[in-house]
Amino acid sequence: MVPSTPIAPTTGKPDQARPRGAARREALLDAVLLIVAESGTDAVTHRRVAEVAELPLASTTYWFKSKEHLLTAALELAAKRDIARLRDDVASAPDSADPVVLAIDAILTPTEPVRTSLITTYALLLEAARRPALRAVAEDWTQAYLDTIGALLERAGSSQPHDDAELLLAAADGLLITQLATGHDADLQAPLVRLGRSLVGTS
Amino acid sequence: MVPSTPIAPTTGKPDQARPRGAARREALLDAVLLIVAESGTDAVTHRRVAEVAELPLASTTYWFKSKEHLLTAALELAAKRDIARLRDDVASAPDSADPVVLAIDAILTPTEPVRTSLITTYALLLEAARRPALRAVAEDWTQAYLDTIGALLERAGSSQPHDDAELLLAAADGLLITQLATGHDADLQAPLVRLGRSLVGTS
DNA sequence: CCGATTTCGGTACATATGTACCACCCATTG
DNA sequence: CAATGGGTGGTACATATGTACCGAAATCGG
Repeated sequence: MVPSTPIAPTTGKPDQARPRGAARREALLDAVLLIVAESGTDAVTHRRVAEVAELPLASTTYWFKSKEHLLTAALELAAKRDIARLRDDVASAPDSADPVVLAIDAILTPTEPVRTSLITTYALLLEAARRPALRAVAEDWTQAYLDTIGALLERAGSSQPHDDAELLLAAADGLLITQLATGHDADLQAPLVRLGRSLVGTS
Repeated sequence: MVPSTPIAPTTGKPDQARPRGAARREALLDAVLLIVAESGTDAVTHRRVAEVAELPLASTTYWFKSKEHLLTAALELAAKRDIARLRDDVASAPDSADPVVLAIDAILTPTEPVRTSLITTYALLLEAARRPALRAVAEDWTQAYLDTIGALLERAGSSQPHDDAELLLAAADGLLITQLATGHDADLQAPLVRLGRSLVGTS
């Protein structure tokens, strides 16, 4: 479908919307992330990516030498963005904020806008379980979370902030995945805050 | 490869190893689970499944009307087996066992023998996030865990066993996924026991 | 302004894939 | 024993897919 948008004379999109150069690379990766979220990694084909990005098929092979490369680059981009988002969230919070609540909100933020981005995240992490090439990215990603959340918990009075952050983060991941898989949507903030306080207190 | 095992006269496998009838159905599903673990859901093709199961291609379409059906049936089987395994583990433990440790060991058991089965589990759960048809299975699966672990925590003195089980389970899932994704293998039992005691105590 | 290099985009092609088809085997039943 | 029907397995085929190729357009250094 969509036979490469023949000419699209006057009507239709500005056609100048088509990104060029390096921006095109990112547009393709955005398409990959969207597809992974909606239909899984197996639905990522050169043709589908091109179609979603509204770019010609050949652009996918020009910017990425293989499908493998396309997927790893997408994971890297997702990680980069989410880490930046996390740091921003924490940095821009008022100093008066409760560190535990702040930490949990920062973890839970991506839930709201795009449930899809969450699926993408976990799908790509799983991919890392199989492809060693992705391990490093997965590691950086989790490390960034551990550092950020650990610092907050330390501020909250935890005596073993690293271990506490690990558990809190894991619990959040687990709850999110279960929620995705079952389709429910209970409130996650309350139970996580309880856990956070329990951990920090019991130290 | 393995061109349907032409005749395999005397050497080679007994050829009678080939399951027939309904057993064949399960052999195919086993193959699906193995493939998902090793190469992801996208690697599940009729041909590959047949090859791994050492059965003819047509057997896959005879027992399952579509690839979709093949995947959902595999998830159901994995869930059924794991739930039975969980209950057995708990039921066969001595009464003197510490309920918290028992609960955590029961959750962590599948780690040891087949790291692959874990990948399969999470991969299929993610699949459920996209295919509503799988939601019910995912729900039963998590519910079985919640009930079992909840009962143990109640025995351990928890005043809100359901909530505690939810958090403990989530933390275990999160830690396992991170471990899979990064390739590390730290000890998970200790931190989870700490969390379990912290939750039960703080009630 | 010009040549070189990068980027673009249409197309071709070998292979993989889902699935249908159909002939055969074999146990059960009447 | 014949018929019947579920099970088995080889094969065909239309379509999807990864990727190579190559000429045209854009961009940039001089």
